[in-house]
Amino acid sequence: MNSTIKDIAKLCNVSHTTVSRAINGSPLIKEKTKSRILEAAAQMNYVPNLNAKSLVLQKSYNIGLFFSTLGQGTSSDFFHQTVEGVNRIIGREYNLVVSGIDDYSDFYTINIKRFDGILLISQSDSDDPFIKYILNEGIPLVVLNRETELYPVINIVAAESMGAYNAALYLIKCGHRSIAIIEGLSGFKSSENRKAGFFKALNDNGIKINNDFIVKGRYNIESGYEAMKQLLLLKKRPTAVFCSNDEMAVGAIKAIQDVGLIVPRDISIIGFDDSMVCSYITPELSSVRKPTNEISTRGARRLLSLIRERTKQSERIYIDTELILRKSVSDPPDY
Amino acid sequence: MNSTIKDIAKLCNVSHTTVSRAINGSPLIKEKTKSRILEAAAQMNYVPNLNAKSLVLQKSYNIGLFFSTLGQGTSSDFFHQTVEGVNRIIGREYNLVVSGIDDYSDFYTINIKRFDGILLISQSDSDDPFIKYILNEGIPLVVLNRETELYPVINIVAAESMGAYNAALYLIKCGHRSIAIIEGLSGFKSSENRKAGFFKALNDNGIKINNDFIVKGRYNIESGYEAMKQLLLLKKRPTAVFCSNDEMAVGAIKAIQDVGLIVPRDISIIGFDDSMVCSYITPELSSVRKPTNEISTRGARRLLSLIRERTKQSERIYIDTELILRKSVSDPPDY
DNA sequence: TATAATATTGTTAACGTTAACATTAATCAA
DNA sequence: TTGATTAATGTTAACGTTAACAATATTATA
Repeated sequence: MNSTIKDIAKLCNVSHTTVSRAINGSPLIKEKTKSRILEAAAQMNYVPNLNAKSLVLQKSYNIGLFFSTLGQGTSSDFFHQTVEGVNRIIGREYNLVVSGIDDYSDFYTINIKRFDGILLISQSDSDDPFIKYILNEGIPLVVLNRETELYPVINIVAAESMGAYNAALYLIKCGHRSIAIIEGLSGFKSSENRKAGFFKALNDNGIKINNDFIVKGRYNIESGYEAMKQLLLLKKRPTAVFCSNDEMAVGAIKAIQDVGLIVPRDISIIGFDDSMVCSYITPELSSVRKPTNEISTRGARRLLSLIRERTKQSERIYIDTELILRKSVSDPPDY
Repeated sequence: MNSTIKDIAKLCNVSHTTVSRAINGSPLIKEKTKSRILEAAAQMNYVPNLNAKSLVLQKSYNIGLFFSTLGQGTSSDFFHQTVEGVNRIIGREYNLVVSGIDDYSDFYTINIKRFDGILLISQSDSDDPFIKYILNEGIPLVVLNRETELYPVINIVAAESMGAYNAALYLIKCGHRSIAIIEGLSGFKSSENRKAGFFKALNDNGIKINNDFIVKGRYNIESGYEAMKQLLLLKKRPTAVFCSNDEMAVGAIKAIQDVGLIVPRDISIIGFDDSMVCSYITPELSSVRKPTNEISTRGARRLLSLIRERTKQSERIYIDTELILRKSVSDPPDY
């Protein structure tokens, strides 16, 4: 039903190869024939059959956007921003195929014939087997969001440690000296990085860290709530709490309000990610903006260039975070 | 580099057609040869070349998940839930290609060879040209989220009007008689439907609607804030406000708190969508749960069956909403 | 003008699969 | 046994494109 280059060839009295040349802008064709053919093609509403091109060119016109998981664990804001950003960059030349690694029990259907390139939004070390597989298949790969030492991968991540450092520094500058941390999910690189930055800031300023002030969380609201409850039970409470992500900050705020205290009057809270909720909740939550958008767009651009050039080298790019001040931090009560 | 059916054929001393039959479970093959071939295939890590299959079978193994837009206007929660739900249903047989209609200046690259089926999450009437195009191309199509009269489309939507009805009814049952509405973006079907349900409930209960109590919003926080400000200026204020979505409800709550009043003590608020924020903000927001997950999974299932069966008929399915009660509604102050 | 060089076009095969049809092997009925 | 069925396998073409190579026009050079 749809026209092919052979139909056009017949109509124009040329060979189908000549038509192919005209359509692909080959220099091996007379300008006049070319325009004649192009005109006919337009007339016939010719659209190239990508499946045929795929077969002969070994190209799928698909770019895979893989997340560790599409379900629990991936925040909606993050997911949305990432897909939107990547989609914006890759445009119409490629299909954007979205998928979760945890959907796969084995990877054997993933190969260079099915994906021209893959963008992995990695949340945890358990993605490493996937990364190794992709590398082994020779599929151009860019890993975002989590540092990986595997070779050779292009790796774009947020300067999370620095972000946490700045958040802690800010609390210190506000006069806080009793500062607690609610950690992220253990095993996650982001948890480690954020914790490290936080500690460095305290160290650099000669602030001793009370062991009671280090509480583990799991990156979700409930764990933030529980962790804060624990902190509230202490004889000597912190005057400020660094929460390793916004969700836990939300839980922490609820816990504080539940015992009749007020944020930030009694306790200051600072979060991480600068997710949508920050401006929604009361008080509006100060947070470290994670440059999700920059990471995804730069990642997409880098993947595109990688597909074009196919170099084999590792590369790591850090993108700065930014401290967004709202209303959840104030001078400490006894300052 | 990768093995093909011809390689396997050579190894097994059979024709490549026989190999194809073995792999596709054809009955036209001796059980013994079949297992012999399958074994060899496994040994050689054979993976069928989808591009070749696509070409001969006229099948792309792609399912398109189109949104009106991936950018401003599509809420993150909604987007995430939808992609997750659809992905869960379609599994690994198809690639899930995510895209925004507004990415396309023309549709001519969209054809049956590139998409085996399309799921459209429609937000507005301006998607109709797209729907018509897809229908005309003969691509199996399921339209979710918005009612469309175009023929023949499978159409799965939330019973939004009913949801709004129940929300309003609940306010009435709580004793409210001065009830206002902040409308959604004009031109959107959802705005109309929610408004209609709201009005019906008031009518059915003999409650007159003050004209001042009908305020237009634009489905975002700011518009909710402004609309509420307007209501607060009235001499006789409403005791409850139905907000056509949660975001506007959030804005409304802020506006109320800004003038020193308390939700729900002074004014009750109810939202629509039951988005994530509902449990995050203070007070926790009562809302009408929109069955996003059911819609997306049913839609995906229906599309799968449509691809298999290819019937040509319109069909509309309504999925019930559910009133989720939290803490933003109470008896009216003067009740 | 003849000839070499170059520009343009055509022929054929290939990508990896399925499917229509042809052939051969195995089984059955008389 | 033998011819007729049926079961199993093989041959060939096709899907729509690009690419290597061959062939033919055209132009430049002597």
